[in-house]
Amino acid sequence: MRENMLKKLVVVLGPTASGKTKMAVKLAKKFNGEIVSADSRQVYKGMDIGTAKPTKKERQGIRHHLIDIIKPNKEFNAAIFKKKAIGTIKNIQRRKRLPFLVGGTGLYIQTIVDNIEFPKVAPNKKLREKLEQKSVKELFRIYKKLDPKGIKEIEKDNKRRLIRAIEVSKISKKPFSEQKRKGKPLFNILEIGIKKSKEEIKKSVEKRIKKMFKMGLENEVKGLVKKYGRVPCLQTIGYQESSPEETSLHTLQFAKRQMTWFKRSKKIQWVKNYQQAKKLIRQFLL
RNA sequence: GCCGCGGUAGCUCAGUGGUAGAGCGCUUCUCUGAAAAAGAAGAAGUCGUGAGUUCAAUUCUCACCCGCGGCA
Repeated sequence: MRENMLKKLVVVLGPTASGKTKMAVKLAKKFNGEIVSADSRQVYKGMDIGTAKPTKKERQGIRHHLIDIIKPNKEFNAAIFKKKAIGTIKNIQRRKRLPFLVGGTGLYIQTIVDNIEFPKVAPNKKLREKLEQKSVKELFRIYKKLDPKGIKEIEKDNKRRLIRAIEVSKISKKPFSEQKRKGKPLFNILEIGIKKSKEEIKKSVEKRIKKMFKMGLENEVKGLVKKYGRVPCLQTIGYQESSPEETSLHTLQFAKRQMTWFKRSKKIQWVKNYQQAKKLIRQFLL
């Protein structure tokens, strides 16, 4: 199928606190759209304040998908996201509406935009725990045996990646490096990035964090820890710091990391405001 | 005014008679089932100021300046 025969999808991305929600809702209203969240933390129920989950008021009647879909003690990841997001997007298209994939989780967006085909090996808790005991050097040696070619492209100091690479190679009995694939395009996609200066981001982050603390972020954290314990998804900015200053710093660092990720994609069209985004979508829909 | 302690990277501080390190921050980067995660590389200091001892001083000595604490 040629790309222009594919159904259309608009992606709205940007660093944290860049105004994605606001812009996306406005665009969705304008273009008869619905929003599919691409946010690795807003999927969790109860993580509301710290993830800046859009409130009912902020959603302005626009349907939001993939928010509040699981409990914090449940596992979630990029592969699960991909499956759910594709289903949701197709469903929206079937209903003749325009899907907007909106979020700041670069990998999640990439699963759709680049159609990343993850090796079909689910995380294996037992194996991971076993490998976790070993040093990176040992892990590297083990991986080298399983996938001699793969060692060129893996970070030899990154335990988590080594463990995953070993897991895939071992369970599938095929080298991990040969299983990293991209499929054919799933949709006809317009990628819009919200461009903000460092100063603007800093300002809005600080404002947002202050607001979060005022809204009772600390109680939200306490409640979640009490209910679920120290589950992995609470390894999140806002849920482990002890002061607004620390949270702001970590959020700013996060925003920078997000931009590093986004910079890699040449397809993103950077936009300063709603008007520019609207124009791009108009052309895209012709 | 006196006594003591301190002045080394943006911050907190190690350290050494042969011109310096750490943690955090900062910059850049990686990313295929934890990604708000996990990891890598790099920049950065006339070691408070001036003088003395020494082949050599950030390190020892003296004076001065600044900060902190105590005594007057």
